[in-house]
Amino acid sequence: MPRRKNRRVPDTFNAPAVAPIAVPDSGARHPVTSHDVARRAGVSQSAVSRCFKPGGSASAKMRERVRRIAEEMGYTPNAIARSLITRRSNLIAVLISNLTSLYYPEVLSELSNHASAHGERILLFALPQESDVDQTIDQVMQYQVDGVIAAVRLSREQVESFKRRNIPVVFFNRYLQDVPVNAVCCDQVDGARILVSRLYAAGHRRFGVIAGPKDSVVGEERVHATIARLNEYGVRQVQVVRGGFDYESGRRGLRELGKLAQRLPQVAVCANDVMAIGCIDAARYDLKLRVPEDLSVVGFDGVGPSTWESHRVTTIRQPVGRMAEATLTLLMDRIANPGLPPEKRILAGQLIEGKSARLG
Amino acid sequence: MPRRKNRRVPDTFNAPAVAPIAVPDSGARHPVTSHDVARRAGVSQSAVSRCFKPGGSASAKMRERVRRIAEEMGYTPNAIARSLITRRSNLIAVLISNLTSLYYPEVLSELSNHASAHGERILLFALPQESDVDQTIDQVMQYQVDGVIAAVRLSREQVESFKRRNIPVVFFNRYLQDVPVNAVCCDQVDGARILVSRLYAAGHRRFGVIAGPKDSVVGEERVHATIARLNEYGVRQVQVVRGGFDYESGRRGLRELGKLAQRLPQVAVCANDVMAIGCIDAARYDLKLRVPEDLSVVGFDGVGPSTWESHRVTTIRQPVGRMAEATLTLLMDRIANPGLPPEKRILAGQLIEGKSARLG
DNA sequence: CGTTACAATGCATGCGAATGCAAACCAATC
DNA sequence: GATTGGTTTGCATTCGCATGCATTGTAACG
Repeated sequence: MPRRKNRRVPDTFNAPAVAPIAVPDSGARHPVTSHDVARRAGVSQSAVSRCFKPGGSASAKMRERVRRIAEEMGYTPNAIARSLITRRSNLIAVLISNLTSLYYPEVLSELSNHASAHGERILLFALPQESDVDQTIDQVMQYQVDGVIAAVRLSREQVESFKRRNIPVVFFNRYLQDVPVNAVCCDQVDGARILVSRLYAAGHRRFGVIAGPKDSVVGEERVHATIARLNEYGVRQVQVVRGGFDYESGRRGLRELGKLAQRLPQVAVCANDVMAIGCIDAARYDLKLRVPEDLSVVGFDGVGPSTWESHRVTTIRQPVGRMAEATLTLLMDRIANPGLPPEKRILAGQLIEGKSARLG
Repeated sequence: MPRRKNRRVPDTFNAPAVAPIAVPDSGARHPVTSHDVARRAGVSQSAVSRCFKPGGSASAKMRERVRRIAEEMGYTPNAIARSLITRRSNLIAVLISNLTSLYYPEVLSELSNHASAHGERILLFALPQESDVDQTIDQVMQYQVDGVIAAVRLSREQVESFKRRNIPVVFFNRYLQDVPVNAVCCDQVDGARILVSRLYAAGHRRFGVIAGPKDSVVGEERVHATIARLNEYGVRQVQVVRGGFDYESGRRGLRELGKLAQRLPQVAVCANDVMAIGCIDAARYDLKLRVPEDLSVVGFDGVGPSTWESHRVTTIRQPVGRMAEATLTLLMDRIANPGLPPEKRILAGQLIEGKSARLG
């Protein structure tokens, strides 16, 4: 008869020991193992294991019988035990930061879809700040994940520590300067160029920029590319203010741009859509300006609310779905074949004309 | 000398075998185990184990030495192996559906924060549709999660199967009719009553409702409570149209309300904020009405964009943070003590007056 | 110094499934 | 019926760590 380990409650809990409650629970306490099934079916444990492995060496008859019995007994293979011996957890760590933004949830959703298509589960690490990453990384290691998708900043050392442990990492929409890493990004430079070109063609000459935090590689790329393109057109004076990628930053940003020069710019290029929305609202409700007649506002990302009738933001939409797909392909390839060299995939964004800017 | 299993690439992969690439990798291939550390430190494996267990029986001197050596060797305890023997994975499954909505990402974010505060990791199951839950549940079982947080519909049978395996489940903002389950919800009934009372007090008499999908328990509660309260006031004629909780549904909803009766209602009660926003936009841009002068619009949830200046939705904000906290407390209690009876916690929402409705 | 009590350590085992190897089985062929 | 080749099956071991138990070390006390 199988021994039954009686679940113990930590002694620190309910110290004034309550009289043991009779749990009105359906019998079947201990989890059913492959041994249990084997015994019941009169076969060996290994046979049971093989019956659950696709392509495992087992006759059709046995396969069917064992599976039926397993079903009856409520047996489910233990993925933890399997991982231990196969050295594959089928777990992918996703490191992500601002779930309260509008962009990342979409990313996460797509990543999740594609991950399960590849037979991988997602171990989520949602960082409140992009700060305490180190502790998190330790957790990631402990769980023997097959790979890591990083949608947050990682330091060189952190990337290095994954490499040492042979855990492939793919960055999402960011990368590391001077270190070859796997990454899938949307082409910010190209997107910025398109926006600026169309804005310039519409006759705009005075540009302001509402940038994101300095430590955002993507945000900085957008800003730099915008300014670079403007310089090509001979526009040298570009006012830049900074914010934190959120609505309030966008709103405050425009007011600050107003204070910076005598006249407001004709265009506000915002480092993302949410800031663009904040900026539009500042224009309308704080400064009583019409958008796009008095001020053109553009953003980046193409998040859901940017299409709302109230704002219809002119923006560069990221192909988040295809980016997620590429991310997983890249990662799964590296998991299957650790020797593959680092690779970046840059996907083009798509201009959404919206109605928050006059384009030429 | 430790044998070294050479990583094998599944034969099904890159069939036209590429010549083995010389991996320019830093040495240290196989993962470092507690045995390795033990040998290096000249102690037993169990000693190493105890040095990493808080409160484990080990002298301060050894603890320090072992930890230092472990650090040097790049040792990280294997959570998978640990889980196998302790029968605690420190994994919590979170079942969630619409990550592209505005509400659930916030929920997920809060759940994640509180989970890590309890030393648990989140295994994320983001369902594209609320459909293929059964396969997902199987995965949840396989990973031996300590508990489940369900922010999706589960059938009676599904709940039952968790119970059979002694995996505690806590529902988030939903529950199961007629079956006692653990759940944390926001008080929809009370919220609806407050909204209606204030709207009625402002003199509104003609009410329309833009409901969510029929299969959403929360959505239906909001609608029923709204109508019930109106009935108490003697308002019997309430037009109801349905949508899918998204922006377009809200927008379409108002237009449909317009067609349903000769006159538009004075109030549109929407089953969530995003629909309220769509409804406001329909009023302004499709029907050229002023909000709230010509039409009062209210929603539920208090998601981020509902506070944007452009909409300032009058709504009942859910205390998502405290709900997440309660969810984890409830769950952790059940994990520690499986005998605890099912429990519901209903937290009150908070009226955000906004400016999308005239209140009395 | 001997005895006791407790802390620190090692040994051996087990968690549940996967897998190399050998044994058993089966069918086809000579 | 014996031989061969292939398929099924079982046995034994392994993955990395935790833990009960026995043993050793250390300190305190009489």
